[in-house]
Amino acid sequence: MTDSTNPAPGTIRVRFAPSPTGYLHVGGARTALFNWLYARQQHGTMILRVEDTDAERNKPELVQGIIDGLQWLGLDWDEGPFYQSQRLSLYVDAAQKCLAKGSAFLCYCAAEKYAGGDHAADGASATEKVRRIVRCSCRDGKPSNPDVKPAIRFRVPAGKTVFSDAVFGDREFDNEEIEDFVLLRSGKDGAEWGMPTYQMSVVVDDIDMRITHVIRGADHLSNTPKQVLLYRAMKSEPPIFAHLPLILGADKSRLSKRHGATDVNMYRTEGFLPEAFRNFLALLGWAPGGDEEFLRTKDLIERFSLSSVSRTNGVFDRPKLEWFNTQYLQKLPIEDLLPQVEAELKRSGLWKEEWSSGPGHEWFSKTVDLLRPRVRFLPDFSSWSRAFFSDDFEIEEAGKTKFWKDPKVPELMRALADALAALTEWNHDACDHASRAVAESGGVKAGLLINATRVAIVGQSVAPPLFDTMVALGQERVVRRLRAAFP
RNA sequence: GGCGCUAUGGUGCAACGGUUAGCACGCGGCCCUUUCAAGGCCGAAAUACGGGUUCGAUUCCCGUUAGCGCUACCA
Repeated sequence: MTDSTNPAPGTIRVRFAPSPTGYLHVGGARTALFNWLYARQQHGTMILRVEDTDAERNKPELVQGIIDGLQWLGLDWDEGPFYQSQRLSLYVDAAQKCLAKGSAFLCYCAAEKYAGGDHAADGASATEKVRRIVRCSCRDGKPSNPDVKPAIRFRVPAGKTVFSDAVFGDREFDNEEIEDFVLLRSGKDGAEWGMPTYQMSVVVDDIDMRITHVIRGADHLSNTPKQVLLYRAMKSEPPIFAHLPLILGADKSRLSKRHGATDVNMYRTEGFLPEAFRNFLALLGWAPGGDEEFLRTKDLIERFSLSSVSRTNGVFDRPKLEWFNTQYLQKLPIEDLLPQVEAELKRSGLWKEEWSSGPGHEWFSKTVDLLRPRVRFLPDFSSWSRAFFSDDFEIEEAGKTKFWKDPKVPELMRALADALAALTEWNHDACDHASRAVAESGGVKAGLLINATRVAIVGQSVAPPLFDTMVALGQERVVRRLRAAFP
């Protein structure tokens, strides 16, 4: 149960193999991430392979969404994407070779025979469940039936199958429990053969692509002995397997839409930083030694290890994800944050080209820096911080009710506008002194004036510290907004 | 139903035969304070249950229970 085999640097080859039957969900993203971390740490090769052998459920257009999600998370690959649907002859050849060697046989059973069984009875009561068929009656030669095109089934041998998993340790399965699974589906519409099954294509490809480490979800743990048997039949050494615990919803049932978003791209839309999402995902099912939680990509790559991956299914904890996001919003190097804020402002139509270089860019950078400790999601820059980037904003009623109720406020605001307009220097201390002087001569506490002013110049009761806000907005805008609010 | 995997606070992880069972998120309180965050400090909160093994079990073994997975000509 070590990261076993520490082969020579550069020889590690891993793959992420999604099937385009849906979007990139958080479980798949975590699998991709762990493969990527391992590949990058070992200076190995990461391969992207699209497993599109399910003609019924595949939607080719979904591939782009999966790729978008991976790119958003910064998970790149070195080879591919390869498509299994374009490699069909490989699987047919391999299946026929198994047939020729006797490790597989032709099955003339109608597909319907198996279509029922336990799988169909999944939602049914226990007593209604049909006994599973483990050994197909065709395995010892069933007279060929010209009316039925055969499928190719694997001839599961007697004995036990063992393998070692980098996460779960040594595993042993009794072959009596493994059914004679299909390798190649029967042909339809005149075709001689149908599509290969998952078990077949995955093993053929992992051999062909010289995959050294199969890192995937633990839902495949029970399938692994079948694949090990196939490797043996094809005279190949199985790779090292590393099964990852599954991600569950808050009620510990399988994560699904009713638990909230499961599509990675929805987190991007919501305005999570990819760095935060990645860090959160990395710590679901794995923890580095020590007590550090907040890790940069570099640390993640350095400290990752398959042997320290947990064997326990984990709950997707959204509050923790949000905490990571606020942490990254505050701690990310400003130059990494700026482009993301720029993209957000462009999306909302608030972006001004003058902010892309020179003094404008300097202002933009300082302003984002001022705003970032209070922002929770990227779109907050366009909504919550709107008054910093646009003059077109509303003054919220709650702010007026809360901070403008003192009858002295209008008079104070007018005096403040005059005092600020008269300033010849515009910086934090100048604004501070001028404001406090106005409060003092008006006979009120500075807090009253400060809170009232905040509402007047940014339209809401919550914003960064007032004098920093004034500096960010500039003298002209502050005075204008004050006079507009209290003519 | 069969087979398999797993089991530390509400959540994610530590402790890998001997600790006052640790850290983080969340939750509560206090401090700071110019609103709200952030930050600092304090607090409540866990070894699923029952048997073994052992001088000693969170840790090793068995059973129970629970959750999850597989049991398809899905992947």
